[in-house]
Amino acid sequence: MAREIAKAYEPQQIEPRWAEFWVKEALFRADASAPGPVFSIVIPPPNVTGSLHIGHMLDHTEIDILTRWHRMRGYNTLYLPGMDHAGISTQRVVVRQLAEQGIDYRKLGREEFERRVWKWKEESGGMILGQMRQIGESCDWSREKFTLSPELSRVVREVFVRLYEEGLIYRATRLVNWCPDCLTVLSDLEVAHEERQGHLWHIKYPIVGTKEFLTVATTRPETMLGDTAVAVHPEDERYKRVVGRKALLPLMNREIPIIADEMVDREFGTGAVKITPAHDPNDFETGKRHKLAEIDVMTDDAHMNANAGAYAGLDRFQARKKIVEDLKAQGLLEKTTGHTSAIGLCERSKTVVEPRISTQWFCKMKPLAEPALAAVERGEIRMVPDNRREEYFNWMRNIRDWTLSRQLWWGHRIPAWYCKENKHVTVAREIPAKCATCGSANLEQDADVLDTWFSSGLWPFSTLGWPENTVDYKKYYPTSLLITGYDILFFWVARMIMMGIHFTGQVPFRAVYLHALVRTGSGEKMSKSKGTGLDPVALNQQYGTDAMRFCLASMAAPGTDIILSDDKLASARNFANKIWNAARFLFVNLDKFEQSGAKLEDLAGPEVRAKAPYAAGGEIPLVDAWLYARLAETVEMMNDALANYRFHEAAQGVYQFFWGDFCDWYIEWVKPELQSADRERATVAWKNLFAAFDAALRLLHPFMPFLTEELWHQLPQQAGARSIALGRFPEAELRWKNADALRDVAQIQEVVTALRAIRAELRVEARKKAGAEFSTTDRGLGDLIRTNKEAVERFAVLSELRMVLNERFDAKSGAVRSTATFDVRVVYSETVDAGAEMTRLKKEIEGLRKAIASKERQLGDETFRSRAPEMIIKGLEATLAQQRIEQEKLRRRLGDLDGGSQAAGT
RNA sequence: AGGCCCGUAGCUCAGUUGGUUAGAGCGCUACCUUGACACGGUAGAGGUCUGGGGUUCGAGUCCCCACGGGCCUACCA
Repeated sequence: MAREIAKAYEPQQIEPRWAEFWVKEALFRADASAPGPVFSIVIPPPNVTGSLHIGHMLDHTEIDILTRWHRMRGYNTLYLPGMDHAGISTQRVVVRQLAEQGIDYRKLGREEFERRVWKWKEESGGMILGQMRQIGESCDWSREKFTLSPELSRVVREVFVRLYEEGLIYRATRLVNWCPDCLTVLSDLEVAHEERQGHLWHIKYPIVGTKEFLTVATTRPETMLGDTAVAVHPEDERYKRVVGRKALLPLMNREIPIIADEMVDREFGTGAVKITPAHDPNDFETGKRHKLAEIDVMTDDAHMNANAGAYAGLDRFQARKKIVEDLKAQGLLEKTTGHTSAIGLCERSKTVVEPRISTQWFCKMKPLAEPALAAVERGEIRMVPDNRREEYFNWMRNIRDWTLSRQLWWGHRIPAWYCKENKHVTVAREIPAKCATCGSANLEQDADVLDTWFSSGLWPFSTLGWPENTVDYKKYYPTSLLITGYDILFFWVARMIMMGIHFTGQVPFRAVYLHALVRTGSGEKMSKSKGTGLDPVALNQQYGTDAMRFCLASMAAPGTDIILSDDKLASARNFANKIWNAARFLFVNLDKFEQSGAKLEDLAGPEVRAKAPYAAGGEIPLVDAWLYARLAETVEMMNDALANYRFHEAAQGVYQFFWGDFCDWYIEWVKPELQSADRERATVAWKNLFAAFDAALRLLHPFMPFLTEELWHQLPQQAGARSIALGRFPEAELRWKNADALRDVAQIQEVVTALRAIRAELRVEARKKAGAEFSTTDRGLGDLIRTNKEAVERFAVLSELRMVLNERFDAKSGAVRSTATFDVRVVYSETVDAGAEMTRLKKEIEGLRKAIASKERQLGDETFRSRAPEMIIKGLEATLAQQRIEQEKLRRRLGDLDGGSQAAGT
């Protein structure tokens, strides 16, 4: 039966089938009762509003590689998927949608609005989970979680109440970050700072009872309407005499005190500062110290309010413009200078955040931070790359209280009830029937919801069933690892650690791997709004998901950002195609071999593969011994690399093994054997080839799940075996290790390469078989080349390789290459280009001269000899001896050529 | 303002505890459409590791300074 195999790999034909298969068969469902060491990992929950972007692609590729690798090594493996409810983003999306239909969400009322959001969630939310299935992530979909589900909402309430009872959650009136677009308060982390070019307006405030002015400098003139003081430094000689007087606030005609406070920087601006306690964090503190009034001059959507006098109703920026004009008209604007400052923007809406006085719920962080700091310090959580530890420590040490409440409808409603009779607050797990103090049933629940990140912080244990001591919790918590981008170290990682330790008494994960960001070709952070983002779904379609995964993995060196390009993706796609074609080679040739009665089952059955490599004539052929030795090396290297999150090394290692060793040398070497008339030799070659190929597929599987699954199914497998993903990652078998074979084949490769180089130099046509000679003083090498003469002849396209032991080649015909241990010559009618050859020789001799000189200098140095380790000295000496021989040979050769050309010239 | 990271071949990046002629992919040059693969094969050119100083027998690797680039934290109006 002849097999039909496409000439090039077409991932589009293959991927959807396996993606569906993995989900339908529930292949990655974890079994908490199964044996084996545990590997558990929870997804960093993506937004319900989100779709797969390139950052997820990297994150999920790394997670899935490690998950598949552990699973294949016999771990009881759980990869738990899910999403967070993304309070602000989701509400924004649905509000906008309703607005498009002409519906004001506020008019719908809270309950109806929530119903609409759930409907939206069911219909169009969670696109990313579908995409994760498409790209074949090996999640346990039966354990999928959502932060706003009833199950996880209970956990959130439990945690809130406990923290409240412990005195860690409190309600207070503070100056907070307010987003006038999202109409909610934000935590410090949700404010992004951006340097912007602005102005510094110098405004003259008349001093009451004098004809003088006190000039203040401000970047936000609109806030002056809420000024309740002007401050100067107590030791500022310029202003000492005005302290205690009053200034007349322009435009408002309000008398405000001139006070002295040490917070004033005498060097900045005029040294006099307007104080607006209701609109500036610094001024808020100053206001408290001096018991100043707090006048809020804005509405929640950043328009000026009734306190703003004539400016009421204007947008804050229009008001700024108008105020500056009016001041100018009244001659109170002294001057305007350019000023750059970092302004706070809302992460979601990009609106300028307005500091505002507001009553909110807060969480005390210091008591939570201390154990979280200590756990990382003590190494209970390994952080990779470890230079991120400093950032973590720094943030933890300077941590500030967390603003928990949000003025939204979509989220976990704060479990606090206010008594309408006596204002008493009841915080409870369940809806309280009456006020605890006065017994009134007239209660009203707090209207606000909790920050989404509050529930995300509980994710590693809330998803496993805490506070119940469930089977999953017992088995899979603490999780093994968290993989996420370093940009959300504080959002997630830090909070998960704090909450995890506080509530479970254990760290939530034993290690954190913080990966890089994917950047554009020009090195910028990708951004959807700038249109600089790459769409991984489209790229997966174009190049194949396996290629994308391999590409990302091969660039994912810890701590380094990734700049993705078409070139790199194409290179990974080429690799996938190479693997496909190696398989194609196997099966096309197998068709021929099967015609002589061989059966695939006998050559490649699972029990046949298990015993490879096989011997022919009592001995394992050199090239097979070599390949399995390389396989063992590669397995060890990959295991070590993956254990240390060195994805790029593992990827490059398997690339080198498959392409360089397996395709370029091994397949080429055994080609004739596969169709050999010698039945035993052919059978052994096939068995060794298939077993090696199968092992290579398993090595590749964590990186390229689709392609390897497809090809694995074309090999005979054990009855009931459903997927390569449930097979074993190869072990570095002791019997595969073979230092002699590694050395021998390396030597043969060196001889072959030397011969090929000569052919290229002489411009021998590719298929023209040339004669060649080989000479060595090394007996072992001579034997080795003689034994493998046929292979060398084939690799170097020779009619014959003559062994001319201990003979020195002259320059008469052909070209020569020499190493310290051997010389080769290709005999060819065309003569060498003596000029070019001499240039090459001179260059090489010069290189050697430098190398030799530096070694001689070092070895001649007594201090070096007495201090350097023995191994280094021995190594240098050995190399030096080799290089001297080599240099001598090259010099002689140069002399021959030189003499020859002179002779020809005369 | 404080902290962190980076500067190695034309490009993008590796380079484990300082130790023998600094590696890879892409690109480039030459040759090759050979029965797995041109998404391929073979051979090759190309860096002295941003600059300066220091420690050391020995520095791409450790220390200091400068220059260049990036990031994070921070209430300078």
